[in-house]
Amino acid sequence: MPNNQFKKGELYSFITGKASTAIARRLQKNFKLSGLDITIEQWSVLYHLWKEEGQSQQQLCDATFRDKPSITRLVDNLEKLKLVKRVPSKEDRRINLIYLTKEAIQLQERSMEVANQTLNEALNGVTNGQIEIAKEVLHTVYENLK
Amino acid sequence: MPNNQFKKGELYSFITGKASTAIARRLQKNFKLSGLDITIEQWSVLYHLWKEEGQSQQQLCDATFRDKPSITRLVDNLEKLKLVKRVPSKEDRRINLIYLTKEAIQLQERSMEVANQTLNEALNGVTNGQIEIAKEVLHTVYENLK
DNA sequence: TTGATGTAGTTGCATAAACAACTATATGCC
DNA sequence: GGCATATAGTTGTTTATGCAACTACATCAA
Repeated sequence: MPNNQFKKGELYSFITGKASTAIARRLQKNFKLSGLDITIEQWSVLYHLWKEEGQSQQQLCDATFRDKPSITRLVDNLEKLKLVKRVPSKEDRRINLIYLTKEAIQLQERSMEVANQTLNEALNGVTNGQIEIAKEVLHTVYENLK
Repeated sequence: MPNNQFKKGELYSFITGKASTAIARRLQKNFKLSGLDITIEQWSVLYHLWKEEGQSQQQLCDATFRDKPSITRLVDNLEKLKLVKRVPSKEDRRINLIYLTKEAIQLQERSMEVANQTLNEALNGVTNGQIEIAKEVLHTVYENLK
């Protein structure tokens, strides 16, 4: 597929990711309306810890597609909020394993509901078939560039 | 379409916009490799000014889907880089009209080439039909939430 | 004409990202 | 064992975002 030439008008919104910005803003707003006092970036870290606790910061980097300084500071802030704890690994003293506090565990259900609801708002009027194709395209883009 | 329920594994990447993050990073990297010393956010403002100079900051807010403080500061930085100039409107003294400098005009061709090339890297292996559907979905999402 | 309301832009503050440089620890090879 | 190299995490700096509060100017209506 060597020649995907884009007309200018089409190029811009693909590159700037207006849709994902819009989703992020709406999710943040919906968190706030639901009384959830976390940022979407913090939520994205918690999301992976809910799936599996005790991951290293490097594993969180890979999972969230962020660099190491970003995860250092997100974990800093999550620690200040008393949502996670750094626990030094006994096998490898370079590694911090990140564990959830009770408060963080309690956030899971409500925040996942808000996230699901936000996605339904976003995809209102889009068919499941279209969603499948969009997901494939976004996945391919990610694989092409990551 | 009231019931687009998502399986958890699918929810995350849609919300976090990993694909658009990947595109943004690659574009920034490609700018740098081509010796273009601007951020993608600055580029996104210039993009709209290349289409039409002399827009107000508010028009740039609408065009780039950013809030007013973001545009204020992007224009600040573009002015420091001597790529744009604020010109007070004569009809409405609240308004700044933003004009390009010669240097900015010269950036257009090269940067648009880099952007097009980046998008081709991103969409390698994706058919035009899939791209059309993905664009529709992203556009609907944007319209649903903006 | 003046007073209320709306709009354009700026500033302050907290959070986050990208990149480079750094420390500490682990690993692999001689 | 000891040195080179790789890996995990931190810190500093610049740029950008989101929100709230603010100033200046415009508009509309009594």
